[in-house]
Amino acid sequence: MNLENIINEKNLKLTNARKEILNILVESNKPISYDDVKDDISMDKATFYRNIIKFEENGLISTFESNDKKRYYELLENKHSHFICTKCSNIECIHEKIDVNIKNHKIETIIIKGLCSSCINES
Amino acid sequence: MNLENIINEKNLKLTNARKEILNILVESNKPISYDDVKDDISMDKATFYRNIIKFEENGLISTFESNDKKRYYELLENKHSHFICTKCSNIECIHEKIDVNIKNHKIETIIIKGLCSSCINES
DNA sequence: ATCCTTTATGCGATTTAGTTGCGAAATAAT
DNA sequence: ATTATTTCGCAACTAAATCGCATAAAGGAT
Repeated sequence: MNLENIINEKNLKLTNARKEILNILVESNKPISYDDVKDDISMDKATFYRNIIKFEENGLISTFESNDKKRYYELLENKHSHFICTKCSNIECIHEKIDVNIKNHKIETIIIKGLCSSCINES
Repeated sequence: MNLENIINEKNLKLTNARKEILNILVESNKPISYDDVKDDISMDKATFYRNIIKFEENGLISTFESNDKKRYYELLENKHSHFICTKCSNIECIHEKIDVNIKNHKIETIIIKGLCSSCINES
């Protein structure tokens, strides 16, 4: 399943901007924010955000807000949870399955906040 | 354990602004944002936010970011998790205990995102 | 290949939650 | 009451994200 197929399936046009963003998302093993990639992309920020919205609408990516006030994006393939450190704002992917028992709710993502191992040791 | 004792224990001065905010937090059975309460409080927003920061520093409240770009605040007594609907942005408190097995991390709060029961039925 | 309709892009202006600087006011200890 | 310290209100500011609009590019039709 390459990027062109993904894009075509969603009836989106394959533009350079979209190739760039998707390549970054594929390469990254972590959620990324606009700030993380702004120096590596050639498009305007409006284009970046508009494409992110398109990707989200089409179920290509998942997004969440961190406590550094930024939104983070990642490909939706192999879903997992995230740990956000409330002190250093670092984000870790949690691949362990977390059981939650809430009826009549569709769970999309789980975010755990707290202190990461580095920040525990410092305090 | 009334508000005055809480405040005094933390070496904070008991001002009208702080009484107002704490009263709202005690009365509310849900996390609140500044936007939720701005019409019910008499203080300036800078005062509200500064006091929220003080409360957080002193461990009186916990805070998290929702997907409506706002921060939400609630008293830290009886800790629990939250469900945020990614469609209607409604927040529910989850009192069920959620087991997560991550070593060397201090878990402060768990946020589950997805579709609430109303939004599932509409789609 | 060229035309044409649709969709995407770049730029600048705008929005909005939250923050900051500073002088004035309130708090509580002396 | 006087004083040192903390807090408050106001206005200006910050920064992530969004919007309007004219131009450009994509990709199907001819």
